[in-house]
Amino acid sequence: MTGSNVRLRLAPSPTGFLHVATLRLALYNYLFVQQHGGQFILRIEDTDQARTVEGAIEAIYAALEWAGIPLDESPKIGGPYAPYMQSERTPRHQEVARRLVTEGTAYRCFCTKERLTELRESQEKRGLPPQYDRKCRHMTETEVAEELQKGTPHTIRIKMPLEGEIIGEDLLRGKIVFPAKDQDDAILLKTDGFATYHLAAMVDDADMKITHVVRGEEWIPSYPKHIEIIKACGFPMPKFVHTTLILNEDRTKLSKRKGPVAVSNFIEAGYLREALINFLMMVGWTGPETNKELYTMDELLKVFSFDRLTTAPAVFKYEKLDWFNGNYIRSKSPEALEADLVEYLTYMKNIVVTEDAFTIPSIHQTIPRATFRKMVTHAQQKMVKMSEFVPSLDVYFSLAEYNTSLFFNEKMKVDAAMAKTAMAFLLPILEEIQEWSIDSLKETIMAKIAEAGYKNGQILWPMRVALSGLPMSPGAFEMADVLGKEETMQRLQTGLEKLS
RNA sequence: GGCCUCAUCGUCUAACGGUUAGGACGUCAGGUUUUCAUCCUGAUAAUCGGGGUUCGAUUCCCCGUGAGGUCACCA
Repeated sequence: MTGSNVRLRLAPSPTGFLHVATLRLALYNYLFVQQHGGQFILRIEDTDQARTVEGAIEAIYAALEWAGIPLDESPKIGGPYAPYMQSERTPRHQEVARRLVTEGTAYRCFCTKERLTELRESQEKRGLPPQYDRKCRHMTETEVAEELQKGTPHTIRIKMPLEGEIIGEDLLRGKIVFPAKDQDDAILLKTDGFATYHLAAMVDDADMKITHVVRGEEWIPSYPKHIEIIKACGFPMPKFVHTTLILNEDRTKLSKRKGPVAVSNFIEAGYLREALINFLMMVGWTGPETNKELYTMDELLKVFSFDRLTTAPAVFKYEKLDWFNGNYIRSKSPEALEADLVEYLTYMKNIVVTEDAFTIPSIHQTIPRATFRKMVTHAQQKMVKMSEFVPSLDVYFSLAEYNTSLFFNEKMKVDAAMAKTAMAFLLPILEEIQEWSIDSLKETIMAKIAEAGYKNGQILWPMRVALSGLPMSPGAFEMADVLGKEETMQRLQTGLEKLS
């Protein structure tokens, strides 16, 4: 599988963030490249200066790094086909565009933006598809020379075939046929001298020896342009894969306006990389084992293939993502989860790590490492997202103001008298406990409950309520363990007083 | 509107002509548990419509319909 010189690229434009759909594309690229011992390249498509955003490139690197997707060549690490910033490759694009004009497969267009806008509007008014009327395609050499002489700004357009069919070959979808009559003479080089995406991407792909172009389905309409550009340039034809779109719940293309789409949004929301990656992979792809849904990156590396990609657009469902996330949270070792939590809180700028403690600024608490670990373990059992961790800590630092009615629970067979009995029952037992650990707490109390002939709930429910003051909380033993003897006794005492 | 793509439970999907149309998420109902969550059990629900081809269509073909994408000197 090595030496096949498979080379794929991810070519985002620097719009400020990495879209999850782009991450999914990156995953496909990366997995395929790894399987074939090839190279994965990042090229930044920044030929539209108007759209370039400060810090956007850093955001792309950061997201890929977070996801654990390494690059072989990029603007940052360079490579044999540098530069990897598309705008820096402009001279080459211009050279190719001029060559095409000389060879007669492209032409100079002197039409003004105003004329084009007018043209489009009148076509739309008449219910016609907006298309350039190819006025300049028919200019004589002398007419062109005249305009050039005058210094009239111009673009360069590709000469698309006037009749016949343009046939594309998609690895996933097979043949795609486009009637030539529907095609427009796309602009290759803008008046500002920069190439459009169409020219730039094709030239760069060829120059960078890209073998497979994996891109979203939204590119299918411009596929025929790309085919003709590649042919005109005399470049080898790479293989194309047009993946499905990811949709909002309303079935429109996943967009920023309708919800979070940036990878960073998901990091902030407290999703684990394993979960996001696994989820993204299961939207539009299934493995060979059809009943398997949980995949590690290593497993994906073994079984991924383009031919199991789906062709129908897929809705992005948060419920499923959450399920993956909760699943991964629970399946981790406490050490691993703690590491993820620290990484997450660091990302959120909400943790200060010292040798023996963690400080969480948002709640003004410094927590010893051992205690922190316990809190992680308790939260692990119920957290869906890491963002729930810090709020879950409140119960350990303050006792909520609560009403004694919380104690009463029919199912637990706890009424006012029983609640009081439970407090009175627990206090002396706790007083005597020497080794304050979750295990000994549990062992001792459970033994005493059995000995006294109570139902577990009759004692433990009131205990849980007194320790948390909440209808829902971590377990009684878990809380007691973290709270320590003194605070535990105190809270039970408070409960007893409330009941009196 | 033109062109292109797509079409199985609410959602993600499996079934490369023959299955009681499978799994997962969600939802609902039970059970375990000191609450919640987890966990276990069960239930729920789908082949867009019409024609073909075939002994037999979710599967192949055609026509509808629907959804989406795209029609910039943006990518």
